Amino acid sequence: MKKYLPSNFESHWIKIWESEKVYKTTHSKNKEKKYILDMFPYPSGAGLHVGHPRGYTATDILSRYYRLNGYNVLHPMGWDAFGLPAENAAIKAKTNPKKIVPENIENFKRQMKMLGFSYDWDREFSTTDTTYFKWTQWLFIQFFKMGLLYKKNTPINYCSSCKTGLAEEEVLPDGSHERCGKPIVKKELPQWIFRITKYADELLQSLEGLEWPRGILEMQRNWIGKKEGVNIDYMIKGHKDVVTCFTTRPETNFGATFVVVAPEHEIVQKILDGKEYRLQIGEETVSKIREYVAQSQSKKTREREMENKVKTGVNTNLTVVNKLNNKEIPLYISDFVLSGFGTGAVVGVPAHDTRDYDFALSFNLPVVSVVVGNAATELPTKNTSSVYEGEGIMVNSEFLNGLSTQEAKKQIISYLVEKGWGESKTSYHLRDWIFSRQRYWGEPIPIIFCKTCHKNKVSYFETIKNSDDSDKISDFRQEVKDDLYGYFPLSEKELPLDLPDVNNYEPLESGKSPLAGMPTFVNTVCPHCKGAAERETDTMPNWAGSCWYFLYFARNEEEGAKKQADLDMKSYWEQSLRRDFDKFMPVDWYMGGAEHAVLHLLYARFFMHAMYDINLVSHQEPFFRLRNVGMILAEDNRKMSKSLGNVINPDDVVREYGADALRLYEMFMAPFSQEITWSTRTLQGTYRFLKRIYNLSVAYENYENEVDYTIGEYSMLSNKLAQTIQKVAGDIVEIKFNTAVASMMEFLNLWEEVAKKNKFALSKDDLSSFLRILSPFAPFMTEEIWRNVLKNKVSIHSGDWPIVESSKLQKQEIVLPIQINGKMRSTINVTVPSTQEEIQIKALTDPVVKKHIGERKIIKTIYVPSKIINFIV
RNA sequence: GCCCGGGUGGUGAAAUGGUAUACACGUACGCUUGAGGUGCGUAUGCCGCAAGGUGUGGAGGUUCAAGUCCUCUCCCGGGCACCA
Repeated sequence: MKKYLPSNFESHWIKIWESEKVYKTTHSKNKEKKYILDMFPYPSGAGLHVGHPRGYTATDILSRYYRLNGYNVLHPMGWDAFGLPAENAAIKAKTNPKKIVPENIENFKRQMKMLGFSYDWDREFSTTDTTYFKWTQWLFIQFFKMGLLYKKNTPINYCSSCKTGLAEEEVLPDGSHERCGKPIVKKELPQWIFRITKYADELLQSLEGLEWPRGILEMQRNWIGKKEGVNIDYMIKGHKDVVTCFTTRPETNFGATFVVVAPEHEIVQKILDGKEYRLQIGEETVSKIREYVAQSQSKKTREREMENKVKTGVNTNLTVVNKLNNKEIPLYISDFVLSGFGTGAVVGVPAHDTRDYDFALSFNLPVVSVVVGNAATELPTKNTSSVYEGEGIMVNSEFLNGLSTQEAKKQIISYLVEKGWGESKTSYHLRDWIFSRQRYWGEPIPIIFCKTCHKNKVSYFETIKNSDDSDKISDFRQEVKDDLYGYFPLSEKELPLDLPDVNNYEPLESGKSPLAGMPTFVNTVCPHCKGAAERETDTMPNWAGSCWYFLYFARNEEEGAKKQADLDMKSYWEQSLRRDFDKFMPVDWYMGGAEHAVLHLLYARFFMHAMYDINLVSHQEPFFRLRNVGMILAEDNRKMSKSLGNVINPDDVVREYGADALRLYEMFMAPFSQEITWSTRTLQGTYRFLKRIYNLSVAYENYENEVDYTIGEYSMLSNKLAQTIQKVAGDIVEIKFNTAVASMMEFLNLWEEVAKKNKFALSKDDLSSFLRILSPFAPFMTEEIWRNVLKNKVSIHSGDWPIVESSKLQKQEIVLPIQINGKMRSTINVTVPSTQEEIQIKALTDPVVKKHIGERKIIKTIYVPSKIINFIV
């Protein structure tokens, strides 16, 4: 008898599937589509580790399942290959990333094929391909044209180890860089900035329709951080200046006892520079303020935030007027107020805000309570040593007294607005997206800067004015116009703007990208005045390529190629690409790690929303359904890493146990989204499972139909299969692969038992059905039996999902549990359907039941059909 | 501090309010094998010789019936955090 040796046939089938084009994307008009996508990997030099295939196997199972069910399935794979790791590896190896990346990709691809993933490799591409990134650059230009980008000198998060600026999202809570773990400093550099905040509300709203894990949705909501409140104006006494404070609790305003501004607040400079101010407060105070501002600027952001409770600050000796009660309250400067949130100024209500309270304690400021707890028993207390931040009833607040906080809020807002002292305002935690990186290995930003045109205030937007532009876009342009005099995008014909070969990839000490050191790259001609001009030398962040790759997978190059040659980029997009996108977008199933909860998922959503607004795509949301794959830890319960030497390589596992066993194991171990610890032992269990099936199946080479499959245990086995088929189908689309595998194991256990009496206990048809439901999980072994034992000509993966006869799903006899007073006492075998009377009579003849009831009387009987019977005595 | 997850055998874990521990691993004993890091069989939550009792982090509650629903509480993991 043949033995189960996966190495005997796995590599053979990889070649056959490839030559037969079994996994080619179809788009028949009479079929529905499913777009099933993995978060494409960064092709590192280390190759795949055993954690990668967990997510890839899941999407592979889904893809195969939907193919068998007759869908047009798009299941592509590509490479997110720009970014620091490749660049750093190249620097180390003294070579160009352009050389390293293709080698890494080859290795990744080999491993993925080895694992039997059914990607349509015709659609593969890398973000570093010029054919792809010319479009990324083209999109940048479209966004530039719509006024969604601006360039500005900004204090940014800068990693001095990686020598590049970073986005807010790339900074970890401890103030380190999420990639390299080194500390981040603030540095002022000219940066391209994406106005993602313009989409904050939209990005928040449209989370509603997405089938994403709740936690991820919550994290996106928190990151966008929408807060509704009121901006209230405070006039500085004796001066014309106004300090505007943002508050979400305007109803507590009668309890305001001070106002604090951030050291970066514009009023601070005014006070320091203004003669009248200096005269009023005296030079001593001026130097105190100056000292405090300098001090807090030298602190790293994180230091400022970590200090927490101990509040520092400085009194300006100025007062502002609370117009509500005409009280004068002091104006302070403190770095506990963040310049980036709200207005950078806060009104202090120490009785109802812990931070304000702490500040009041430090500076001996009065505390005025204006809210008391909701319960009528809680009367206003003089004891203000504790802060009350909850809802309640208003006191000490003139016309608000006696109202609930909610009602008071409504009234005070309309009062403030009516008087012109304040306005409703929404604030967001989301910051604009810093899009410049001072590194080599990224898409060059396709912009030219002309000093002459800058001086002459030539705006590119004036040259492209069009009456068709929407109000939204006109507004966008107007808002960035002043920051962009002299900046022009490249023309389509100049795309792609490729990366030149350079000798040194190290970023320059000036904080500029290595490209800045290449005059041949930098110097160019101004598209407007034809004078000398310079190219932008910063590159895009590594997120750029992943912001729209999912669209590009949907293109059909064979059909589009001819058109592409004849059309300009815009027309090609409109007439060819967009139609292809519409066939498959949005993504139906998106799989990847939860670590991308905000970064990639937010950026990609933003790109789509923006593209939708300039009519480049038909959907706003790229990923309809998202599922997270749990991490695989090494056997020592730590993250797998090269430096710890605990990495399990899939090549080794496949050599010993085969790809099918690895796939099955990773699906079986635990619920899909859960973190698991690698266990070779458990993998041996799934290997045994496959081996047992193989051993039972090979006998069918000499199959003879000598069994009546409609009777006894043979029909029971067939019914069990029908139930298993249904269970597996349901589990796959619910991403419950572990129980899907378990149910197939259950079936095998029964099959083996019956097969002891007859090796053909399972009909040939049923065997083929079982192989077909197993085939998404174990594509190699099922194909081997399908073709070499059952002698089928066409691949099992091109077939159909088995149809279940509903008659086989209905059980005829079940084991019914009997409870007495709610406690399980016995079981009886009953045929279904049966009436309650029949069951009751049978149940009461059961000796165990008789014994437990004894002399007692039955008061009540609860019977749940086919579930349980419960006697209350 | 706030917001999400999650606590079930020796282990990974199952369970539309209806037999708690399916499936797998491990362990023990037995058989098979020249040999086993093979294959097969039996047992395996805990206490108990048994009858039986008890058991899903803890305490209450709803229900004929609770791992599942409600209230309070403890612990672990993740995210956010001087966000006004």
